[in-house]
Amino acid sequence: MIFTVRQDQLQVLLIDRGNEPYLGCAALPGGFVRDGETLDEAALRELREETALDGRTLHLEQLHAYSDPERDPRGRIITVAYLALGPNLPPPVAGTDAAAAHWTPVSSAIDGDMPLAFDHATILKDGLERARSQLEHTTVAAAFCPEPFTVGELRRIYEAVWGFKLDASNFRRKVTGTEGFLIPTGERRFPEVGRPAALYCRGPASLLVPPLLRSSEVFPLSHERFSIGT
Amino acid sequence: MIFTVRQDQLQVLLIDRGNEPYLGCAALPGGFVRDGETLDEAALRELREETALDGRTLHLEQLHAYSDPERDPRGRIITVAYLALGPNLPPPVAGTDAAAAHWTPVSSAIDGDMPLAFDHATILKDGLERARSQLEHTTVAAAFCPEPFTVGELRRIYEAVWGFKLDASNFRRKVTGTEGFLIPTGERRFPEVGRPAALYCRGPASLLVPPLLRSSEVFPLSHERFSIGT
DNA sequence: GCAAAAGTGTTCCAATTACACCCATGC
DNA sequence: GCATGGGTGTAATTGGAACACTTTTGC
Repeated sequence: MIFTVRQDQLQVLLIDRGNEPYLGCAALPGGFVRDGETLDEAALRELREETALDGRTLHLEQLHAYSDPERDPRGRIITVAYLALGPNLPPPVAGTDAAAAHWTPVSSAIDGDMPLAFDHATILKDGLERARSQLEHTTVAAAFCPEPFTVGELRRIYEAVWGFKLDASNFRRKVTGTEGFLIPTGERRFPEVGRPAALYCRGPASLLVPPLLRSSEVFPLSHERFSIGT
Repeated sequence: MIFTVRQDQLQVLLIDRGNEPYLGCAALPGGFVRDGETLDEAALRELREETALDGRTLHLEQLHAYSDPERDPRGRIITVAYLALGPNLPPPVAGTDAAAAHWTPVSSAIDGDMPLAFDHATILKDGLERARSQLEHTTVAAAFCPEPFTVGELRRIYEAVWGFKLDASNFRRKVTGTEGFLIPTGERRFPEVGRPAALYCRGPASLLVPPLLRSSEVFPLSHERFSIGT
């Protein structure tokens, strides 16, 4: 499950299935583990097949194993889902056994106008909740930003993933005050409009203590339709 | 991986392996998934084989999948580890293919005086960290307590799992002030010494908001030897 | 009375929140 | 000048940490 943020929206890479079952349906990209390969290595290999990205520039973590005997009509398939977070990418090339791959807003993929194959809707919801939770306790949000990036860009990542706006000044204090989160480059970026912003790179810290918690009071964005439930 | 708290110590159920490889070594109990069975169902079945407990009285959750091709010398075995938390139990009966099962303090199992089979030391460390983290954000600690229980008993669960003492008064305010954590029974328990304590049952709440965070300042207990690292 | 554990009250401090306000730039 | 987003200052509030203190029991 590969997440990115494009046009201030959280998006997920989906493929149009070229084989039965669920021919023509959208599905999360995936594949089979090979002999002599760990699950981490298999996930990384599949990731490279779908995107041009190598594993160093993005975040990859194991999510959950899905094991309902009926989840695949072809037979008994147990899937160990992985979650990858990466910066905005060019439109991807088609994978090995996929007719086409494309970025889709997570909101529309969950809303269910076009149902996902297998139990991938469940996996997607779990991945979304994991990503939202990770933003509270870790610094992975920076994995969504192509370096170098500004504090405002990082804040818009949080707003896209969480689905509500944050107070810009408090957010700035929090992330700049967290040791090892951001490393100033000394450079500045001159936007089309407004004051230029300082540029940063990802720092060595991976944990956010104290955490940056989602407030109970939410300010939904216009394009957000789904709720924050479990 | 079945955890319990006995004698104010976090303990884990280990079996002495009766077969090669690692014959005679201690190992986490486990088994193979059957056709037509989910991983959750398999974990519950294995749990019932090792203990007399049914799944309703304890907490069971998926932990992580372990997939190193070399982790089992017999061949390619991928293990999906589960974490179970339950109240103090009588000494367990031996499982199906285990010579003997016994409760062992997690501290001694990790210290490595007796090394665990396969990569079970890694799995145990991951499970310990998950349990410690769950106590911060959820109400699962109550799963360790036979009902009904007192606030002091619940606090000693936290102290055993986290490995340091908590302030009794602040702890009491926190747990009694969390809606749905504890349900007063109206009864009291008269200990051998000291003032009698009110008795509670587990409430419907499963999340602890705001969380009950482990302090950065720790007060190690005497029998604790291992650190809090990742 | 004394020890021990339960339970209450209070003060101090760290962190978040809400919001006012200033800054630097392009047009 | 003015709109726009970057960035600083500050008061109010929340919640945790520390610890003094009272209560209720068995001996």
